This record gives sequence, structure tokens and C-alpha cells, in this order.
Amino acid sequence: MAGRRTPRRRRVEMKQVENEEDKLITFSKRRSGIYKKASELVTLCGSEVGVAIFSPSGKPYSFAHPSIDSIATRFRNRNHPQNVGANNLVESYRRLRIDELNQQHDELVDQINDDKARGKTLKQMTEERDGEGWWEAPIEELSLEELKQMKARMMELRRNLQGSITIRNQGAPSSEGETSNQRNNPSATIA
Amino acid sequence: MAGRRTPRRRRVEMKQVENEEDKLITFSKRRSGIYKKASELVTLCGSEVGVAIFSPSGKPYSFAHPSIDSIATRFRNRNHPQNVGANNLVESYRRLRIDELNQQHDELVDQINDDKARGKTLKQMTEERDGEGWWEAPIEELSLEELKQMKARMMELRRNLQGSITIRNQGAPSSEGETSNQRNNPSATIA
DNA sequence: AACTATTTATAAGA
DNA sequence: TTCTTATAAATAGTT
Repeated sequence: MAGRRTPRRRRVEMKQVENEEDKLITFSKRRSGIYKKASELVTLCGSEVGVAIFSPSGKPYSFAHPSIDSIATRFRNRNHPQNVGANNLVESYRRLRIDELNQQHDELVDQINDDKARGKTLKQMTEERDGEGWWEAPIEELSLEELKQMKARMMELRRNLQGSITIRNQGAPSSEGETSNQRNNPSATIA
Repeated sequence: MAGRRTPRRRRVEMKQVENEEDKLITFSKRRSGIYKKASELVTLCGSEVGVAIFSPSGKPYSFAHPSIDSIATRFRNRNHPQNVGANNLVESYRRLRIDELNQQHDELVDQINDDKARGKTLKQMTEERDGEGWWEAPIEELSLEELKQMKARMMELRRNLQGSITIRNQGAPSSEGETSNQRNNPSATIA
């Protein structure tokens, strides 16, 4: 009991933590730290914040205020929902080879409509996730949120484009048999 | 030089900062702090992190590693790109009334294809944003990223559904009660 | 932007 | 996992 009872000190080499156990602990603590900082920013400045983190083992975590949906929407709309975003959106869209995208979309919609997997309903999913703090939005909802976003995006785009073009042309099918596997190559598909 | 040269002390009331100027400074400092924490988490644990923040005035900021695209993709795929995510996605999709969504999509694609707004090309946009740290991804790219995500999502969905359904029928009534035999994900939740 | 008193975060240990 | 504590890091108020 004499002297220092906890003779530890630390160093902060910014290097990958080798020991897996330590790494997990560090991750856990620092994740909490970031959440706290984020929530403080929300409180102090009234700003909206969204955080997405993957643990070393790949488990997803998220933090968001007011909600992931809201954050995503704001990003989409940016400061000028009128044109700027739409322009980028449109131009980017084009470069993604709309034909192919459209074709895929049709395919998917058909398949989905045909009734396939069946799980929880949207409402159920939403209900289940209450009870935790607002900052602990379960990541399970993200895919759902993304769908909402997708619809929102489309409606926005449509709104922005309204009254401009009207020509309808399903377009030639893009001869693409192989698309790069983007699981490990997120940004490879674009250009 | 004698005595204390900076006789300041601070308080940390977690309240909205009233003074607008102070609020902006606080926001700026703390945003940097969060970015730093996030990048440290990346370095120490090798995890992937994405942060989205709106300033009090509504200006968007973001941080992401390896990229917003990657983060979004991982969230979409989650731990089990096979089924779980797809199920939610599919079910949600349905509930968003696919027909309507599809209709809107077609409309948009047609309009876009017909040549409308024209801005920077994707390549230009990408080039312009080099020179800063990887953690300072300009928010301007987000709308673009979302497009990538959209495509990625569709391709993923398509991949997941492949070999399951092939019927093409916009309004096919479902007679399937359950299809829950795909739930073989033992490691759905680590904790 | 820089400084520094102080608060806050956190690496180790228990 | 939660708590403790020594110490490193973040930052509010100021220059």
C-alpha cells in the first residue's frame, strides 16, 4: 500500500495495437469517447452529427443525431437543395451509365415484387429499436434508412428536374456482362 | 512575466453556447477534435470510420476512412452480405411501394438521359479535391458518393437475389408465407 | 493562430 | 465489464 498503488504510465504511439485483446478494449473505449464528443458537439453547438464505425472484427456501430435518416437527408440536400446538388447528382448519374443502372433496377424491382425473402416489417423494425439512447441507433436500420433515402433522392431529383426534359428513352442496354466486384473495391466501379 | 500570465479558467457546462462567435469557435475546435479521434481510431485499431457533421450554420463537413463510399458499402453489407441485409432491404423495398419507386426511377432516368444540367465531370471533381488530408473529404462529393452507393446497393441486391427468383411480373401476388430458411448466420451479433 | 490552465479522455491495472 | 488512477490529450478563455 505504500507509495504509488498504480505505477502505470502510458505512451501513445500511434501505431496499430498489436495485441488483439488490447485492441478491442482500446476500440471500445475510444468509440465511447467519440460518441461522447459527438453528443457534446450536438449539445453545445446544436449541430447535427452522424458517426459510423466498424470494429476491428467488422461489427458495425453508429451514432446519429437527430437520426441517421436526417443526417443523410441533410447531406443530400446540402445548403442549396435547389440546383447545386441536383447538378452534381445528375452529372454523376449520367456517368454511372444510366442504362445499366436502369436495367438493373428494373430487374431488381421485378424480382422483389415477385415476393422473395420475408422478414420483419418496417414498422416492427422501428418499434423494436426504442429504449436505448438516441445515440445508439442500431445499425440494423441502416439498410432500411437507405431505402427511404433512395426514394427521397429520387423524388428530389425529379422535383429539381421537373419542367425541363420529358423525352422518354429506355436506352440501349449497356453491354456489361461483368461488373467489378466492389466488395473489396468500393470505388472501382465508377469511371 | 511574473506570476500567472494567463489567468483563465474554464467551465464546461454542457449547454448550448449562446454567443454565436464562441459557438463557431467551439464547433471548429471540437470538430477537429472529433476528426482527430476518429483518425486515431483508424490508426490504432484499423477500423473504418465515417463522420458527418453540420455546423450551426448548416455547412456540411465530413470525415471518412477509407472513404465515404466504403463506409456506406460496409454498412449496407454489414457482417453478412448474404442474407440478413438483403432481407431487410427487400422487405423495406417492398413496403416503399416498389411500383411507385420504379415509376419515378424510370422517369428520372429518362429525363437525365435526355441531357439536362451539366456541371463538373466526376473526374474533375475528384481531381479538385486532392491536396488535403484524406480525412478532409469535401462534402461536395457526397451527392456523388450517394450515386455510387445507389449503384452498389442495386448490384448487391441483385447479387444476393441471384438464383432465387426469376419471374418477371410487376404485380405478382405472393403466396409464400415464409422463406426464413436462409437465416443461417451464427455470428449475427458478437456481443 | 498560439498559449496555457484546466478539464477530459484513456491505458493500465484491478 | 466496470472502476480506479496516473498521465496524456483536448480545449475554453484569452492574447
